[in-house]
Amino acid sequence: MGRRERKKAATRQSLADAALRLFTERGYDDVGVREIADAADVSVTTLFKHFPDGKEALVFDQDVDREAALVAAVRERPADLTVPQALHRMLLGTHSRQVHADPRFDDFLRLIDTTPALREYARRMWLRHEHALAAAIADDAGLAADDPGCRALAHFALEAPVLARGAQDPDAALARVFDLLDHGWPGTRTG
Amino acid sequence: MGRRERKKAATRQSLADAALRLFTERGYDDVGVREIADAADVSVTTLFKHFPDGKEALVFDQDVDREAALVAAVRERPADLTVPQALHRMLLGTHSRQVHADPRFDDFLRLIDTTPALREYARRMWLRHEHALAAAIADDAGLAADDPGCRALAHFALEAPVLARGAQDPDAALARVFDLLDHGWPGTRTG
DNA sequence: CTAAAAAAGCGTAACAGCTCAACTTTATGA
DNA sequence: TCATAAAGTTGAGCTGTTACGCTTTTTTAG
Repeated sequence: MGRRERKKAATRQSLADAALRLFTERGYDDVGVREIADAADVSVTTLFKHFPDGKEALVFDQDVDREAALVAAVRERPADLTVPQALHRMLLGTHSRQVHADPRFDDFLRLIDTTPALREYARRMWLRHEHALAAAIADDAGLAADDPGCRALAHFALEAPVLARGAQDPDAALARVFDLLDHGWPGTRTG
Repeated sequence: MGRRERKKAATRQSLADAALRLFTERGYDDVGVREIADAADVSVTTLFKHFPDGKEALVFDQDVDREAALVAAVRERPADLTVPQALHRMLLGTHSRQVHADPRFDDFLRLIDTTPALREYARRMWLRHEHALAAAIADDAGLAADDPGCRALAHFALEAPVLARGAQDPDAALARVFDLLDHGWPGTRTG
């Protein structure tokens, strides 16, 4: 990696750092894009060249590929698990691991949970994996890649953590959601 | 209804009309808010007093209460239908009815389908009913109003039409989604 | 009937996020 | 070494949105 790309990465990093610092200090909505650019000693135009998706993208610097993990959870699941069960296990796992990963990570999560715009953005980023996950599920079930049932399952599985977060007992809620996907709604016909 | 409210409704209507006309003529992103206000012979400030939720709200003037219909579909469903089946039927029904309702309605739908910002907004409006629907489901099943399973079912049922739209055969897709919610994912344990 | 409260509307000015065009610097690589 | 491409800068400008202070109209009460 040449000096050029190193410098570029450095600027990008300093932008993301400044943004995260200022946001956690004073709140997302009370920090303007101009100020972030100033703090990173960079022009606003440059900021938007590094983060073309806008202000929200500044917070989500590290785009780890959870997509691979999702697909793997379906493809290489143990023989005694259904697809929903495998996804359930995998989502439980990554969640707990992340909590204890980084010192600044708690601030990061709290910031996202607090700010509606960031919640929405995070949700959108997360749901981008729907296509890949649906394809993996379809392949597993021997159906067409754009089969509506597979797309629905993928979508619902990805929304499960979003729904579970915010419940009193998130783990139990997540289990309930995946139980629904696994066995269907247990209601009787007469209410 | 006094003269005051009549005039208010009139300006609101002329704003919505102008917006829909201009949007369908030249596209959502190519029509500014100032221009809409001009076309309705009204100041920009007034426009935002009528539509505080912003530009997108101009398109969704008629906020018919589908919420009541959703709740009723659960509460007063025939004895031989499960909750997902009842919701499925109700969503099929309203969909087909709406298509043939109004002459300008096709433009309206096409505009929404074409414009990402409007799709997002419509989705958000639609998902506002999640709470009420979840409460109805919980009541029906004898569970707590904030039960995660009920919330999940409500959420998934509301997202079903969003998912089905865009498939080759929307009706078939909708049926598939509700079948998933009714009976669970039919996959085997060994992929 | 008239005074006053309430509400609709107006115009200006401003701020936010974001983009564009033209220009300068700096590293790359042929 | 020198042309080129990429990073960065500057500065103006557009769009949605809001605040402020003001006028006009409608309603309501005394």
